[in-house]
Amino acid sequence: MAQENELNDQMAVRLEKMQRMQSEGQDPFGERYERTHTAEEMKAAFDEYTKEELEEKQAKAAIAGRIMTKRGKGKAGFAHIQDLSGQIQIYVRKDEVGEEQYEIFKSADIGDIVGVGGEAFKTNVGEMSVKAENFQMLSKALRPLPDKHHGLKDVEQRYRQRYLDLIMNPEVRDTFVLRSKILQSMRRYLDQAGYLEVETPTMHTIPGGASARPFVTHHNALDMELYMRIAIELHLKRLIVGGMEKVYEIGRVFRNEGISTRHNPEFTMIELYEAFADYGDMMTLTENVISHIANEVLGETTLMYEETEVDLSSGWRRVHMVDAVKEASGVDFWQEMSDEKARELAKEHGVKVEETMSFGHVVNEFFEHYVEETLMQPTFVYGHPVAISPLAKKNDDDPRFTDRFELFIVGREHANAFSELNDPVDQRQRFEGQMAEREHGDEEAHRMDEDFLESLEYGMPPTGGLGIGIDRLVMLLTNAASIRDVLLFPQMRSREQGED
RNA sequence: GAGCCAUUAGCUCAGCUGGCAGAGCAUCUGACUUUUAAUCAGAGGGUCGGAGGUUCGAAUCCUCCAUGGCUCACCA
Repeated sequence: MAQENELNDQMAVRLEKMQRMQSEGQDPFGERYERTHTAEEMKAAFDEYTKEELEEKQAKAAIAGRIMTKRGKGKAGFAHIQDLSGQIQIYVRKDEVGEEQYEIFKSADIGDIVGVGGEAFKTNVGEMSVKAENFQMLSKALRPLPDKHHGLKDVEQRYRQRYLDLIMNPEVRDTFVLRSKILQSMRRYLDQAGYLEVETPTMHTIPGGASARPFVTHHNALDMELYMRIAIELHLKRLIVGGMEKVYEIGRVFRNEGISTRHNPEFTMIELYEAFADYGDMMTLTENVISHIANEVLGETTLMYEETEVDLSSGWRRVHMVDAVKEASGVDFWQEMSDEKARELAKEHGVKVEETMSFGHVVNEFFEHYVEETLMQPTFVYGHPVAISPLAKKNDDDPRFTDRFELFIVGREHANAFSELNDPVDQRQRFEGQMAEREHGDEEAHRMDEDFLESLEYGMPPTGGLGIGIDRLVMLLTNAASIRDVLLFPQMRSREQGED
């Protein structure tokens, strides 16, 4: 698109202006500029003074940013300059900046990046502004910006050209600044609690740690297939075997699945493992870390997500999956029953099941059908069936279930954690069970990972593990309806196809 | 993968039962030294997403395609 030679009138004019500057020995793509204030800092520093007090102070300021509006007057003009912090008005007078610089100002376009030094002052209506003593072009924009009032609305263009979205839509900037702060806050919390941040491979020889289809790639020199990781889990547990005790990784995982308002092919997770802990400790940690982040970045633990007021202050509800299902559907899966009986119950209740599903799968289907979407306030659902939890430790009292929980907020899964299965014999059996499911056509069943099993055979301490979907957490905290609104560059179909 | 909706100037959008493609912002020319959706006078700017079809005539109707959005399916 940018390559095509379709210069519209506005681009032609801007290109001409650029060339004119060059022919006059001015650089339209200037150099480093030392600013003294951001827009926000100027307001913070001087807004408290009256127009008259400011005149007396003769305070100097140098700001830099993008021209967002411009109001010309024959020998003087105003413009708003935008930097990350916001906008500040400048006032440029020919008699202050001189002929040459005034010409630059006059021919400057909306979208150009400029540096302005001068005196802080207030206009007659009291707007904080900079009266220019010098005006420099720092970067000529060759393309026009979207409409200054209506901004950029076209959703496709907002995602494909996120930079325009960031320039034009302040709430988009706010969202991504907040995302960064959420990650900072999370790291700070964990670092202070003594966890080590680590990095493990994103390219795996065996994609493990989750039920999902992987992306496949190929390493030329080794001539082997590699898979983009679908989870971080198995490498981090190897580190627990290695004695690293408290580790976490915040990183991208990749799943070769459909795209929706809640799914992007690559997304960010934190996974965390703590030796000598269990899933109960992980519940406490989850509650603490999320309410801490909310407090730190939002300043409070209650928030609005769409129509729902969500209370993240501690004391989150904890409910066993079987109890939650019983409460919502009347079906009691505490009773011993065969897989057939479970599937029959499902059919009676209109819950979709396949013939290969076991008791545990059916319980999970019931949960998803009856309960999941109703859990608006933070709720720990624990005790997942073994069949759907091949990496979690079995519960001592009822080995049909595991010491696992998922956290649900606004009807969505936000975290998943368990007491890690550290019995290598049991783990091998679980993998074998998964292999059987693979053979029955479940492409997403876990694969046997001998290398991981070997590590367990050296002994892994009892360990609590936790995974939190960062994107969904950011969605919650920024009230974003779509995961695309919290990803700077969501996955899009390639534009460069069509005719060939 | 299925259904529904959208695609018109750089941006935001009108365009009715088929009859000369429009507005605001932006751009260009001119005026204007405290404006702020600056104002005033004038001007230019279009492959109506693409390809077919129906028709005397298509932005408008039909078919196919592309891209996007939403919902569903998939994703434990």
